[in-house]
Amino acid sequence: MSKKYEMNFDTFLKNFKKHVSKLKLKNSIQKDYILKTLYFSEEHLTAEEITHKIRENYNIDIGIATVYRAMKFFEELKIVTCLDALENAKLYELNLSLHHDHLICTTCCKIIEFTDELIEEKQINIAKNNNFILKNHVMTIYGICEDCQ
Amino acid sequence: MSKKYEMNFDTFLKNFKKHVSKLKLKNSIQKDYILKTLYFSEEHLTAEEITHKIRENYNIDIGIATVYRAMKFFEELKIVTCLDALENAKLYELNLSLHHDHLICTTCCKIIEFTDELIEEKQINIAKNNNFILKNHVMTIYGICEDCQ
DNA sequence: ATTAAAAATGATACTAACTATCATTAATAT
DNA sequence: ATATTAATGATAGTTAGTATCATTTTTAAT
Repeated sequence: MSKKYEMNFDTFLKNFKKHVSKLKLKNSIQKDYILKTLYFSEEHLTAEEITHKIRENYNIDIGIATVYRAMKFFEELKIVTCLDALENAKLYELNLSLHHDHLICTTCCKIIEFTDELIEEKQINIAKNNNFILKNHVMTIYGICEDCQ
Repeated sequence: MSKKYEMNFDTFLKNFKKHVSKLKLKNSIQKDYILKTLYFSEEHLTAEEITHKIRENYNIDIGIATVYRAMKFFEELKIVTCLDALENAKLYELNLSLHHDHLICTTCCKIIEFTDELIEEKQINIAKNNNFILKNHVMTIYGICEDCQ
């Protein structure tokens, strides 16, 4: 997962909370810690992993239901993306940088991110041609990575 | 779901079963009916829907575990594709025609299929650039369809 | 055709991801 | 400070999908 965001976490969080307030939605310290955990994670995380990391790293007693609720909340605000990987559980990632897609190894489940300007353009055209108001897209390529061949 | 395959069902089934035999894998009448159900369905189906359709339409007492097992079997043989739609359950579809991708309405869950030569090419390049042996790809565009706007 | 080996089937128990519920607590507006 | 509103945590509930196992089918060999 390509880290190194342009914005440091405190600035991002401050801005995001202001955004939430403007929408008359509620902030909470639990949401703060979920974002913090996603921000500093090197990997895509499941809801359960997020829960455990917050309990361990920040000693906050957060319930898993709260995490699932927050993920929906964040997804609606487009700040989090849900990735249907090969495992049972959904993976979540922060959405600070540009849109990107995924290349997944069907053997070791390694995930590589990529961006492609042409695919970005294409989806806009396809949505337009079908009279859809575009919301977002998911492109995932499956294959066998170098190490697993 | 764009029906009207080039091949009629009996021909397709005969060919497919020959293919299975050659691979030293086993056929069964249950698998035949699953393929028949997918072939003649106008929509993408869940495992449960497939089970019920076979019981009702053909009066065959098929278990849902068999359907799930068969779907994995068919997926490995690339004759069936699994689609992660917005609902809880996975949707399955027959793979007789060219590869296509999906445009899904987030309001009414309508699914429109599309093909794009450029996207097909792009995924080959991306896999190659990352030293992946390409297996397949999924591209899904989410938006709001004309009727729901 | 018979038979033997191997694997698929159906019934069902099980797992686990995710959701619903509800009493309590926290966040925001006045 | 207080009232309103909604989020939280605990937990029970739901359900898609899997594992198990006795039985039946399929396939290959004779």
